[in-house]
Amino acid sequence: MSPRPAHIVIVEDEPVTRSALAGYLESFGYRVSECDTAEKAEKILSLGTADLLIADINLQGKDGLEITREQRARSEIGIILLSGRTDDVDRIVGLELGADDYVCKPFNRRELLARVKNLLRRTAAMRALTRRVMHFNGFTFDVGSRQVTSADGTPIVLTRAEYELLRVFVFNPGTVMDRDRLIAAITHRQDGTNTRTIDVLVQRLRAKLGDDPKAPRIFTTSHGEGYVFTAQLD
Amino acid sequence: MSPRPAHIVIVEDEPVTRSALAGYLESFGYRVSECDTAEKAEKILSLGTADLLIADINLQGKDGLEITREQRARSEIGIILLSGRTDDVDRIVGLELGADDYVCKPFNRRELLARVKNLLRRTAAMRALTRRVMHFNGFTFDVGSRQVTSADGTPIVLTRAEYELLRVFVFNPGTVMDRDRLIAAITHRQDGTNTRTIDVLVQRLRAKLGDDPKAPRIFTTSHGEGYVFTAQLD
DNA sequence: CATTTTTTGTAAAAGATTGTTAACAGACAG
DNA sequence: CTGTCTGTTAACAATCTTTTACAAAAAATG
Repeated sequence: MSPRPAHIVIVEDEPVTRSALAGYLESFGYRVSECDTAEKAEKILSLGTADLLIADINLQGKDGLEITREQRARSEIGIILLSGRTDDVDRIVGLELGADDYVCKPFNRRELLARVKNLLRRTAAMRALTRRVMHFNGFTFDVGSRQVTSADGTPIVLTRAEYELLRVFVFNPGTVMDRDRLIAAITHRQDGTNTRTIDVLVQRLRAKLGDDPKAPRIFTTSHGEGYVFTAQLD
Repeated sequence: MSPRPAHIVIVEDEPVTRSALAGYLESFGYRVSECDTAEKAEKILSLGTADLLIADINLQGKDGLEITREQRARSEIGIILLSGRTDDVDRIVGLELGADDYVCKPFNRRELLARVKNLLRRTAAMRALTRRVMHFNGFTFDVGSRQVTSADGTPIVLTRAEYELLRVFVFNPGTVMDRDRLIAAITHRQDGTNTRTIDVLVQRLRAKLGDDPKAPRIFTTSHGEGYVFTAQLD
């Protein structure tokens, strides 16, 4: 009855706090990704597999509030902010941006665990029900039901790997994605998968969506770097 | 924003705090019921129309923690606890009982409003998932009486295992579930049951609900991972 | 500019997973 | 006790993922 273990992303630049928290959550069966900067966190979040984000509000460069604003604009991921200050203003801004919770350091890790559990219960239901439909170049892509329809209404059947690949592309338009990153998004294996697998899958997606590699409109290859999703999203 | 204004129940025995909070929330369009005892609150909650409960943790007679325990056992209503003390223990107990949030007095009402808004967003999805009768792709599934009816009213007879499987799928839409988890949900024995049993049962469900595995709309196979329920739930 | 080197596109095969049918053993009702 | 129904397993066909191989294209080199 219970789904697979939830995936939690932690962004915190203080190594001690971060790894302690990560270890604690992992001991309860959660899958945890540790990051020390917003950029690294966004790379993982862009794969769309994360369920919950725990972010320190004070980070070098892009801070927790900015991450919150950006994530909330495009996903229903649960967000818990961590802060060293018990500042009312910071807290209110964070919550009004859509963070689900705001915990002050030093926090009791058992309390944080309880909040994590409760929030995951809520977001699981939400993610399942919110319908996300993307449109590009006449195609309709229903991310939840995994269905693609062409401009004239013809359904296009995608395999699992093709679907996962398209999903990552659609959520990261205009961004060059190297093969390692794409591999990470589609394979369920641990050991190294040949990066040429991506080329084959891109080719199959191109065939199914009618994209010509010599004049690409949807999947553009970035020679020596990877691929970019260059369709026009509506 | 929402079709009907959300209904918020406040239990707080201090009249000044209570009416101030009620008035504030009402000014933002929420429907608010004020109570000064747990018993009165439960009377309103038993009607099943409330979306959110804000309860003081210190009440004469039955306190906020007891209300939380009882409500969480039978509903998915959002719960925010109020407390005069910044006591770690109280807070952890409350959260572990399933309260979604814990706010210390004196609280900033703007902060509380932000928490109310965020929580209501989350619970809306959850309520839809805990219904006894689910509708998807024209089918009606009465979970309690384990009956399925197709779009034209034709009853569809499910065996025990088929019913259990459909139940797990319907309560975890959009989540890939591997065969071990599905096996665990339908069989009650511990020893290794062949995971291919799931394949056969899924195939039989597909046959009964008219789902084509080559262009799935209800049960989508996730190659190498398991199956996903991808029907559109209403 | 021609040649070499690297990278990508494509096809086909190999390996792994799933769809489907059939058969069997136990549960259950009559 | 008998016959039916159900959950399970087994076997084989179909499909999907990944690897491999080679042609084509792009970049680098001199």
